[in-house]
Amino acid sequence: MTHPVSQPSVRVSLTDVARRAGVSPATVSRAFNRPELLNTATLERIIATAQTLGFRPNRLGSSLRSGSTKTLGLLLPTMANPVFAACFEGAERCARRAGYSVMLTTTGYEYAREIEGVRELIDHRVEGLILTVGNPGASETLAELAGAELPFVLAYNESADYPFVSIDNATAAGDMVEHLATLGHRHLAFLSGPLEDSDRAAARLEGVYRRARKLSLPTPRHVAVDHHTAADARRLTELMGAHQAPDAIFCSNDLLAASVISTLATLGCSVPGDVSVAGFDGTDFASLTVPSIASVYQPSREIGHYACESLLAALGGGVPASHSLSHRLAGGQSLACLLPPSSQEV
Amino acid sequence: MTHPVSQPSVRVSLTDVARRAGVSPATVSRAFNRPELLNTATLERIIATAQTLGFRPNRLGSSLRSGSTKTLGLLLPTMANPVFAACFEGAERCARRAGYSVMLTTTGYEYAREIEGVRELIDHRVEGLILTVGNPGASETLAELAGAELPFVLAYNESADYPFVSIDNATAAGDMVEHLATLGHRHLAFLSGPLEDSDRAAARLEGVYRRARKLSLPTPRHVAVDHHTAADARRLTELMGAHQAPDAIFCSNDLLAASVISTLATLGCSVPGDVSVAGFDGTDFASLTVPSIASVYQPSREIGHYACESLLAALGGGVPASHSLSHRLAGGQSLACLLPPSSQEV
DNA sequence: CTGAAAGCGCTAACAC
DNA sequence: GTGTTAGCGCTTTCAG
Repeated sequence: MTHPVSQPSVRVSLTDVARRAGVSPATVSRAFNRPELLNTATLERIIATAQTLGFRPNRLGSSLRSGSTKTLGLLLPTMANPVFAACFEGAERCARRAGYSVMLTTTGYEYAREIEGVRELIDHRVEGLILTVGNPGASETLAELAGAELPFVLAYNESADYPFVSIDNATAAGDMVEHLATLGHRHLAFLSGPLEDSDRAAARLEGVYRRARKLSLPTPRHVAVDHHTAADARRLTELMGAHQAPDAIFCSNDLLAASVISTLATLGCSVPGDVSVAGFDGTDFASLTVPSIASVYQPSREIGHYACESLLAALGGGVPASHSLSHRLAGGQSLACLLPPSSQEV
Repeated sequence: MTHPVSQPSVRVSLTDVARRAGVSPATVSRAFNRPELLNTATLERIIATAQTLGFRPNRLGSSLRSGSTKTLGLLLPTMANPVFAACFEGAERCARRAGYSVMLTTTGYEYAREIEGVRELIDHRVEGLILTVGNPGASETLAELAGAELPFVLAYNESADYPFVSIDNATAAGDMVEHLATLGHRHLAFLSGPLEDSDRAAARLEGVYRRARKLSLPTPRHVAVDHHTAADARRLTELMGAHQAPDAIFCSNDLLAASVISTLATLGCSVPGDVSVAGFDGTDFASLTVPSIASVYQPSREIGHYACESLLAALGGGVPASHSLSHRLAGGQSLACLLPPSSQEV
């Protein structure tokens, strides 16, 4: 495998290498940062010495002096949602390829942790930030960031004021509504967590209303539950027992949809037999459940990737570019077709 | 390189605050780190000035001088597996509470990235490391770490040589075998990714063999597929078409189990009607699928939490403590009961 | 091509 | 209680 790469048990500094190699610290520094400036022989001697001593440059010293940490900050709601996990992986890969490290912080959808997290990332002197906030319009964090001249890109959030990478949530949700309508559903319910925690959910709901109106469907019913990713048996019972029970429940994310399906089962309500259920995100696991969950796919990995790319491009100065990525409907067996075999019969 | 002077002028340093408050830099430093040493009036004046100027201590300077970064490193295979995502969240929460930041790196189960990642974390001067490696016995990374006197704890990996936090994988897998046997299954197959990438899968397989032997079951068949979390239709066809098809397929993780169930469906094979399928990890989504997946629950969040706690405790010096956490069977409808009604007395 | 000197922002000794 | 003095490890002029 690799070579007897000595043990860096004692912290070896650049100066140690310099002394041992009989050159000045500056030369050792150049050996690692601008090797082309050095005499080949000197360079090789230094590299060899460094190797023997097990020297690894201390990034703290380097960053402090040069003013560059080569580190990006990433602030996301939670890794428990595969959507954000994928986003992280997309961003991490992109960053690493460009020689950047990533510092990740999660907020658990809490505004306080959002602020705290960003401050900490700033303290670590990250050179740029990728973040998903509850509501970009209401977040002072963003204003602060903008003021601090620290480049940042929103991921998932759509914003009129700040650069972002996301899909068009309203249209995407509208497309699902239209699909449901095409299958004969008329009475829709949209289920989400607290809207104030997630502008995505709010945008999707807006898209649901708009498209329903456009298609002359009855106004969809909105149900907000406490948790973004867990159904609430009581609320579901209520919903299904209403005078006009919905024939489709559109959930603001796949985790919620899965939870709904399973909760409905305990209520003796089968999907899609008794009611259709749709999700949002198009996560892998949604297609693996039985019934598989019809959903709106959004390219999370790409969102992370483009956010990072856009950020990196802006590091030289300037504002990161926004990207609007495209969504698509992801089929699934959680939807019933309510149209008669040949709709002419009706 | 050709840049105007208009740098982040917003950057306020401790010295600026000192000047503005009419005290020495040391006093400002004390105001933030040992406030109890200061005269209340001075302290308040400094805090106020800092506030006005928008001062935030630069951790690079502080870390460089004090030798402490207050940062922990976390190296995990992938965030796409909810198991590791949960572990991350457990560790992050614990670290943050203790005033530590976390730097996360993923390896994608690749040994090269494992080495590279650890080196980078070291370069960032993390004070300790939590990591999941392919095989602790074969990883020089760990020897290097031990040599570097950098405290670390393995998560998920069991090891005779290094501190770790995990469940007893062999016993856990054995327990599932016993459960399957109790339900009347005799012909088992164990499905996993490449064993050399994951000592967990290897330990589980070992446990399967051992318990099967103990229970006098026919020797289980082992099938290794290329990817840790995706089934392979060809291999499954082969397996199910064998002279003696298994009556239960035990998968080394839940993602794989879900993938198997869904792939089997496309092959016209129903679960648990035609064959039982079990998973491992006891992830949330396994209980949300239909059929829900019987699995072996392991407390991932706690693994992250205890690994972090153990690491923090060892930061003063000494070796982190190992923890063996307990697993439990998680029921699910993916298992058939093959016993005739009369003999169901167990 | 290489070296000397001067800090980046902060804190730990040591004074007073 | 507070100031002074030295650097932590590194890079960056500026000489030569």
